[in-house]
Amino acid sequence: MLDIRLIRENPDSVKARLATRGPGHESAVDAVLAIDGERRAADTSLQGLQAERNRLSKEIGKLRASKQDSSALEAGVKSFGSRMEELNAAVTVLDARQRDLLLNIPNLPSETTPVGRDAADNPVLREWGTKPALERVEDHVAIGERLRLFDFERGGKISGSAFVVYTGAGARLERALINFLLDLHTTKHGYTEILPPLVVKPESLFGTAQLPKFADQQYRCANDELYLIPTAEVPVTNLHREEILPLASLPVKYAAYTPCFRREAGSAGLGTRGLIRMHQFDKVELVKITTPETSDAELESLTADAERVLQLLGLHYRVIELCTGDIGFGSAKTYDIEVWAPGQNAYLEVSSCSNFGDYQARRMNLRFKGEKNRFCHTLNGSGTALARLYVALLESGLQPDGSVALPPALHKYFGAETI
RNA sequence: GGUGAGGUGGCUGAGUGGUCGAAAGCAGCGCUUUGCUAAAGCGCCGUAGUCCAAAAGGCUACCGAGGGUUCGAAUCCCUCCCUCACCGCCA
Repeated sequence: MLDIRLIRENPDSVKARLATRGPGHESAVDAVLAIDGERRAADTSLQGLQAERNRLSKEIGKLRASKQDSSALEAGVKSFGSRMEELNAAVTVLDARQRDLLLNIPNLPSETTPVGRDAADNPVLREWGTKPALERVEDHVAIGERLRLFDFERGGKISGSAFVVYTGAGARLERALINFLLDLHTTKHGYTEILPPLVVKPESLFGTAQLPKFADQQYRCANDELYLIPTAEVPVTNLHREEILPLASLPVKYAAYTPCFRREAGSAGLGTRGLIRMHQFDKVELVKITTPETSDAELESLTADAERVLQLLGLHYRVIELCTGDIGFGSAKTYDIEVWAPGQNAYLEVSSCSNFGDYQARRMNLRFKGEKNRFCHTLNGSGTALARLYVALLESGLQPDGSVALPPALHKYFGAETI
């Protein structure tokens, strides 16, 4: 959520920065400003009446204490009760409307985010490794079916399309990856492991900005008004919602493995084969809560922590920076890490590392105590998504005989060197 | 799910429908004094919104949340949420 004061005081620069995301935000800013003026005018008159009421009520108290007649005053106070009720109702409505408008305005892109229209304008920042020279190239679905690592047909039978069942060695590989990732981030990168609930209250989704704008992407348990998490970012960042953290406790660094649930509404048939886009997938998420002064540097190290995963697995990847037209709703700055998948002949996004600035912190009222209370900055990044990592591993490790060689870092976790 | 108890400022903990935004203690900050690994005295010490060009200052709201009664609610009433205890059910 943007700071209403910032909008009030610098409407033109706010509009200009939002415009780099694409058209349509200018009118939202104007609407907020209009409501804000109306709201404050109503609130000011209400407060004036309240002050008057309080003053008179105290006088009534005094009169009564000295056994004097106070009926005239009482009638006076009572007479502006209806006016107060009216104003109070107006303020409540305007307040809610203003909040609703603000919740639907995206974050300002960072000054350092490259300006661009869409994904085609995202600059490649760096590459690591090279595309492997393979004798045999095969799609991971073919590999997995041959080696009986997963079963899409039965996944569809029990849960529907875009659900998969991992079986035997395939299930073990998934488990090996989870353990490898959590061990790496907790023992080498200083993150505290979190195992959060997989369903959350709507407030949590408002906090990290999945709601209200992206309600149709969430799985919702209507009976209890709970939502399946689309990413561990939601429960983990909200861990400290409504809290004031001591300065000395920052930066907070959490790593969490969870399944993630996404309806992918609108992407009919999901447009991809295999494991690349699923309704349920595993992910290890990295979350940081920092001061405003350190968040830029923390984004760099967060990205480096995610890149380390691919380096240890010997997978070729590249890092791109999302331009203003492509960054997510709440993000100020985002790096995507894309791993090379030979069978797809394409790079697959396995991590998206973002600095949200104080945008989420304002929504969830997450502050820290320095000289005075200030909003924290929040960051998160995948470290990494498992399913696409899995794709890259199968396709990159494919041997001429059809088996898959695993990178050494996974041997002890998987319990074998090949599948 | 049932019954009971309870939710007050960073913490502990008082609180009578009316000078209560809230006693007291602890913690914290500042000053003074004595001095030595501290003590004592005094003062300050919640959050948010809003008014004023701004500062100073004023005002408003907040005692789990939302309603209600009243001229006036931390205090009375209703609903909900949460915590704790016991019971029931259960992986």
